[in-house]
Amino acid sequence: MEREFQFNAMPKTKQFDETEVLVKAREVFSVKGYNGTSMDDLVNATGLSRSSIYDTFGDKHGLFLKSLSHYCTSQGDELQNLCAKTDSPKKKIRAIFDYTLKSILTDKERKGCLMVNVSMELNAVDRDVAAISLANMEDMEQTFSALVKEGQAKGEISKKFSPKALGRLLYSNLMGLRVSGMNRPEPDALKEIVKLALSILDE
Amino acid sequence: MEREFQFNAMPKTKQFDETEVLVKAREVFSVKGYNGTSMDDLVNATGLSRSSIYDTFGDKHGLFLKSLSHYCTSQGDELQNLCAKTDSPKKKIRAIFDYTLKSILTDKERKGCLMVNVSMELNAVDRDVAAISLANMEDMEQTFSALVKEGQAKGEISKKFSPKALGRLLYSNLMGLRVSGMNRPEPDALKEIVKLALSILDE
DNA sequence: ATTTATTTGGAACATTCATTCCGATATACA
DNA sequence: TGTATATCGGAATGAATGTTCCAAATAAAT
Repeated sequence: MEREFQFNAMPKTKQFDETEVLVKAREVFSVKGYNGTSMDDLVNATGLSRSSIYDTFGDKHGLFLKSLSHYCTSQGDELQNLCAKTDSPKKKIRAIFDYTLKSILTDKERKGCLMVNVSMELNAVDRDVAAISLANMEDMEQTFSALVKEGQAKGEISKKFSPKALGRLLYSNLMGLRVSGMNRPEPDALKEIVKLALSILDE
Repeated sequence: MEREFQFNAMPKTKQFDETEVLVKAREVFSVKGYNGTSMDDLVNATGLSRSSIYDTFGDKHGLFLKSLSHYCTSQGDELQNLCAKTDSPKKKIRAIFDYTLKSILTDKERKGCLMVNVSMELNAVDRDVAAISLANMEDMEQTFSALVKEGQAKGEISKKFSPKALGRLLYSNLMGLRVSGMNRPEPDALKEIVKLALSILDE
């Protein structure tokens, strides 16, 4: 009897969702920092075995970078969604600050923001992180400055300063909020910081 | 012959200046982070032997905390000196921002500020660091708010917002400046951030 | 059920880590 | 000068680290 050549015997498929793993990993990295997180921590947090992690992400640094990038884009998407909810550029800016505020105040483990945390931890020694962090900064500044430009055109936002300069200030303020919130996540104080920070947009 | 009991045979004295060691250690911790810094790094940077470090500072964490505290107080003194150079509260505030700006722009290794760096790296897992960082924040806020109050009394600073609220915003802005500066230490952009951040003090 | 390719768990590995220890050295006073 | 005592250098230690490896388990197609 003639036996056919066998194609395509299919293997076991991955038993986990890569995105979920990236989220779990991000949470650990946020709490313990990059160098404070061990592979053991990651195995425990993700529920994967060492082999699966290495097979899928290469090594610790690879998993970390994927985790950071995923956080970056998913946060970007989140901001897009927020902005879609109103037509007013000024309200969009406020929504971004309120969202950050809320994420600080609901963060019971004091994880903070992975982007800020690891940028402060690693910028001087990790070019990959420095590049991602810089790109994120410029993206945020650009987003803010476009919103300011639009808001100024609509007359919602004071024309006293240029969109570019205000974009930079708003990013800087958002980072200041994260640092303040990490040190003392007190609602009233943080809300007041946002209020004053955004007052520069008014006449 | 009667032999007297012998007191006080004096030992070898320390061959190094403790403060200098704390400064060298701080530089390493700033660049590599707490968990990224090994005892080997510290031995190399300080020039001391392991024994001397352990004899003098207890352990790595002890050296780190002393280093952080020393940075904190020496930076506090520095700000006092700056403020002593003028009678104008508003100029004192500006001097603090300009000093920070200068320290960012002359920081060729991108060390950043140890206080901010380790606060972001360790706040969630190290109560000592969290306490020091919080104390530093409240101290700075208090300094700023006192200056604002004085400036408002002198008519130099707008009375639109309370000293307390402005104190918090100014601290937050200073932290934002450090984060922005870590990501992109570009003089013009940072100077503009300071300019806009301080514009809230004007009428 | 068999085959195939991959995942998976856990042991094993070499390295690096913080810390300890000891002999030698060096200082200040008698 | 001699002695007491702390510092110092470097080897030694044991735990923890990131990574590799292999046998067993497993899913998909035959």
